[in-house]
Amino acid sequence: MQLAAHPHQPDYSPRQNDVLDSALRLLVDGGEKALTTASVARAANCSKESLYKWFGDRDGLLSAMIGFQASKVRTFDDTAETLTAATLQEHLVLFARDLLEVLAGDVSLALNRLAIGQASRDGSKLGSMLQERGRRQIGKRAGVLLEAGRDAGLLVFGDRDDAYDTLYGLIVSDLHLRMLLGEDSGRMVKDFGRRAEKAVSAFLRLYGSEKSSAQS
Amino acid sequence: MQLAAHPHQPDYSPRQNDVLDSALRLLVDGGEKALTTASVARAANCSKESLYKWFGDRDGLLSAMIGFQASKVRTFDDTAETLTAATLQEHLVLFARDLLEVLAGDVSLALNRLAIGQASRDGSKLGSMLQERGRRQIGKRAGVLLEAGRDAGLLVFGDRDDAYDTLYGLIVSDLHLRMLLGEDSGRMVKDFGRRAEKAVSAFLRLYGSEKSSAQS
DNA sequence: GGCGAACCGTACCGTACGGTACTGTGAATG
DNA sequence: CATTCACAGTACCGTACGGTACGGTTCGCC
Repeated sequence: MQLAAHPHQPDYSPRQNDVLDSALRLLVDGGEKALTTASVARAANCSKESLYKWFGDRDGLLSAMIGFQASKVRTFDDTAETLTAATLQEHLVLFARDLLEVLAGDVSLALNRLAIGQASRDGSKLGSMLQERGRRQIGKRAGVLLEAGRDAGLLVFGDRDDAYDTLYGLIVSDLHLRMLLGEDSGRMVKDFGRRAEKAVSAFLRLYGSEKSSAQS
Repeated sequence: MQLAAHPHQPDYSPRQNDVLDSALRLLVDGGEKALTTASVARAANCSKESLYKWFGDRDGLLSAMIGFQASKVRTFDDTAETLTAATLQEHLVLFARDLLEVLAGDVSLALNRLAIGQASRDGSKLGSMLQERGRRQIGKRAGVLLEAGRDAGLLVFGDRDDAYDTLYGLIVSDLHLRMLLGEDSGRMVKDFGRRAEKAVSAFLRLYGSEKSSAQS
């Protein structure tokens, strides 16, 4: 397996990044239907010809949008300190809140809708791209946290991916899908804190060692 | 609350049901793009004029497709017997497997993709419809099961919806979304059994009373 | 100043779709 | 037999989109 700090990202110019920003804005508040080449060109004050020169065709533009957005989401590593039962729980709750807020973000929802809409006809190219650049990244952060918890004797699990899968399910359940289907996300954002705490509490009951049973 | 055996379903004629079947077939193996009025008319051997007479417009056809498909999925109630720890677990595993298989179904995936694709522009009309007729129905089955378990002293929970939310998350996690994004569902279907058992086991560890700790 | 590259704005082309109108036909009804 | 109804088949219309071509403008470079 290759390290691939920069797998082969095109790394667009500032001007092109502006265009991609405009396109994302357009997608967010208009859906895919509003994302026509003409409207992108108009919104970004560029010509359609330039769009086709830079991104090849419409699908290239969509791929570029996903790659661009993913490059903006930096998954900071918040490890590197000795974990106690309290700090582990704290970090997990923080992770859960961040995850929920990322999933509820306008751009994330719009891009997921876009990729799902295209899943039937592009061989899930956009879908796997979103999966790779989105969930894998944030999942790595969780994985590091989980293994640190295990190393500190606070968590007990065999397979790390299984544990993360459980954690993810407890945090998100079908909330992501409901938001993708159009349920008003603004109304549920204020419950994210409580939801995160409940999910982490349940997760610790499942995977916490007896050593970490000093929870509220 | 009203009984509402027939809330206000249009209840289409057999001929129209055939048309809806053809439309669903078309949607499943071609995506939304393939679902043009002309192709539906051709596949169903009917005229476009009849389509518009019966369903109003394209959106009406889509709504009818969702309603039609939902009417075919009957959520049988498998309660009505004295629950023991073993039978409760058995019923929960059965429920989990059924849930996973429903979510992985071709038609379910296609309709969810369709509704998600339209969520941005129709005010989530299709989305709430799918939610209401799909998840609410199967959730009711789970709710009955959960309350029966509580009545038998095998489960302990305060809010039934919270418990169901947890159960759902443990069973599904992000698997539904991954399938919607195009990940090959056929490959993971054979793991549904193991997945269902693990999810139910975790759920019972969280919500099972000490009386029900006779698990494998 | 001359020149070429990059690019905007716009006009243009082919196609495909949603929706409507029209004609023909077979079956039921009187 | 005449009338009516429901429908298939098809032609048609307006529009909108993806993609291309072209004239005009700015900017850097020799």
